[in-house]
Amino acid sequence: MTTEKKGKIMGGGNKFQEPVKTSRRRQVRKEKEEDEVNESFKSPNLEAERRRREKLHGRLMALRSHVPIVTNMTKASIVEDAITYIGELQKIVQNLTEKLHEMEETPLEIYEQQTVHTIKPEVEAIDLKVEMKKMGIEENVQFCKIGKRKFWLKITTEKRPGIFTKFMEVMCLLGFEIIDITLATSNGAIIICSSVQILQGLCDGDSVDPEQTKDFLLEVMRSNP
Amino acid sequence: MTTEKKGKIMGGGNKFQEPVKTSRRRQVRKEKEEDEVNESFKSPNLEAERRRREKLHGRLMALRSHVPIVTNMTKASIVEDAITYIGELQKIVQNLTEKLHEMEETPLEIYEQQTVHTIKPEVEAIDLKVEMKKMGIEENVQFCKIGKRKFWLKITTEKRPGIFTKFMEVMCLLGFEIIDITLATSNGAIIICSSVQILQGLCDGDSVDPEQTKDFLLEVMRSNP
DNA sequence: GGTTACACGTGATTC
DNA sequence: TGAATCACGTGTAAC
Repeated sequence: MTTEKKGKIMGGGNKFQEPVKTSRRRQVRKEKEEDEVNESFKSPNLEAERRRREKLHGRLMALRSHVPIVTNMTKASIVEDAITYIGELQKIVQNLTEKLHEMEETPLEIYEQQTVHTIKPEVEAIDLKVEMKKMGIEENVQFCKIGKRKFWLKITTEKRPGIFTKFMEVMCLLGFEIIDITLATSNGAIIICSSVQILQGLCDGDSVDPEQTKDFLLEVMRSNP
Repeated sequence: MTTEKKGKIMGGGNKFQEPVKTSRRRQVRKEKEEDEVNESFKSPNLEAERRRREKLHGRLMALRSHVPIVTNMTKASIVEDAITYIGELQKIVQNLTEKLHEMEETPLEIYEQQTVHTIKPEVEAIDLKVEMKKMGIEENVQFCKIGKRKFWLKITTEKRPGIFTKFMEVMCLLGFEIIDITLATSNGAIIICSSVQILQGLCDGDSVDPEQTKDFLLEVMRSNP
């Protein structure tokens, strides 16, 4: 007797009614309290519980729609896939951030040469500024790789007529395309900072030897026109 | 009678027993079938259902642990927060990818100066022009006098091979000496800002008609190389 | 027939 | 009180 009661009244799917929505899972929903047992005991939170279930179901479906790979349709699998996907996204974000960070602010290889040999490059840069102000001009060329095909260079030398034109000719000769450039003259000195890129179709960035290029630049800048 | 039966046998939380684990939510679990009603009908899937519930619960908790911001502890909220977090992560990834891509490889800018001919220059030039106009960049030349022998100029135009070299040639032809210059390229456009000075010995600044010079510059910049 | 997964209705509990 | 959430045990489909 009790079993019958239980089977009739308590939880458990009833007849399926709505058509299959997404997958092969059944869609169970009672029509209305029209089952044979009419002693319907109105639970106070029956409707609320239904809405809660629907809400959670909807959220899970939304979550599923936001995750590209779904191994299974089950609730646990949906959540599990979401977890792994979040992990992948976090990893991707981390990698991209690292890559971007190291690309835009830490040039890996810096080749620098100065006519007067000093020891520490950082100090050199500071000394250079001082030197410039004092009109004691030190020729200086820096050349470093900042991207696959991109390079960054800085040239400090004395200002001579046509030196910028010569610089442009050299860039043209080497097959470099000017991305951006800054030139300033002061007290008989000239400083050129520029990002350049190897022309497409010529070669890739690996075929450029930064040290050799730097030496060549220095030599050309030194030579009188 | 039926109500009593239902209340006793069917679903519903029992006495709470284990201590509160994570939050203020109650932890309900029956000790063993020691309730007054001993007519326990071993449902074949009772234990399985319990494991399933535990599994889903664990997954949800894991999901919650992977999401930094949690507005609420409820299941629906956990899933909802996960969805918004995934959206944010996807947006971040997209932004970072765009930034990285445009930083290390600019596919549109190709030739400059006297290039080796590889692909169709006309098509590329048109593309750049379109790109430039899409960004709302218009061809423009400004030229004004800022000193006795000094002038300031700004040129905005489409990026074409050799345009910077041509600019330098024109400056040389006009007898201008570069004081400082800034060049930047973006989206098929090129912008040049420069302070120039009339070469000493040539003439004074009054002999330069800014309007005429500007028109000449505009014309030269427009002409194909 | 055994296993898995789901929705269901309910009591308990917290706010 | 009342609304909201949860765990529970079960019936029932699908594999």
